[in-house]
Amino acid sequence: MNLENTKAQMRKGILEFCILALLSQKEAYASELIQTLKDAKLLVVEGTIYPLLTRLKNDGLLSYRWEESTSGPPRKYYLITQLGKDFLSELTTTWKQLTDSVNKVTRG
Amino acid sequence: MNLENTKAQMRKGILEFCILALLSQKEAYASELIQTLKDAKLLVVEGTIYPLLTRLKNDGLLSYRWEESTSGPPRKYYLITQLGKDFLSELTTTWKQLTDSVNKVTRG
DNA sequence: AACAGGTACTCTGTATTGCATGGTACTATT
DNA sequence: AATAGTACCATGCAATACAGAGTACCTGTT
Repeated sequence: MNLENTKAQMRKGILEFCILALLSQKEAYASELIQTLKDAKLLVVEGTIYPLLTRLKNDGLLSYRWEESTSGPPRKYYLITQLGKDFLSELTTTWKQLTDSVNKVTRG
Repeated sequence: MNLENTKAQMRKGILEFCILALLSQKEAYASELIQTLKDAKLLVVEGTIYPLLTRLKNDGLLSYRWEESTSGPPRKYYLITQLGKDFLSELTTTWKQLTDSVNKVTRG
């Protein structure tokens, strides 16, 4: 039993929610999202976020456009779609219910 | 992209926490835990909880004792160990940090 | 123009876990 | 003895976070 492992498991399914929420506020590219999540103490690495973004895009929740950068290779800016906004709305409800339930159970 | 699937993913890693928390309040057997979690709207089924309890026991976080029942087969009552209490304490901190971080990110 | 360093994106394989499903065993009731 | 209810257990699958290795582009220095 490993605390780090359990932490990782707790994060499962939450990243989708966080990324949709961030992109609903403003468009961003992957490295930018990683930095934002790190600042919020939600550890994420490249190998996690790139497949996730691709998955969300393939499911129609996100779209993207290329943009040139003055300090490196071009960036893939991701935008949330209407479908993504609808899904985010449901996830928000789900998250609230989940935290309520957990807090109820764990506070005895 | 499936909401039910995402919900299931969000639940990952949280069950450990809930079960340790419940057992820190009082000992219980599997079916009893399932009912408690269902009442709190945290869906759990047998196929999920039995392997989890076994895992927690094998890791030394739980122990158990058999007790006869007047209305069916004997029950395996699980108890939290000192190691389990220590782990629960860390999980509590982890859960707080996680919800704080998610709420910060998703409320923009 | 060749090279180094930084930035950005991609792919593969692994470990873990929630869950569906089916099965075993014990008790009480009919 | 047959059925229904309760409790426990085992197997296999699907999904995902992550490590690690790799590709490609740009800028600045030599």
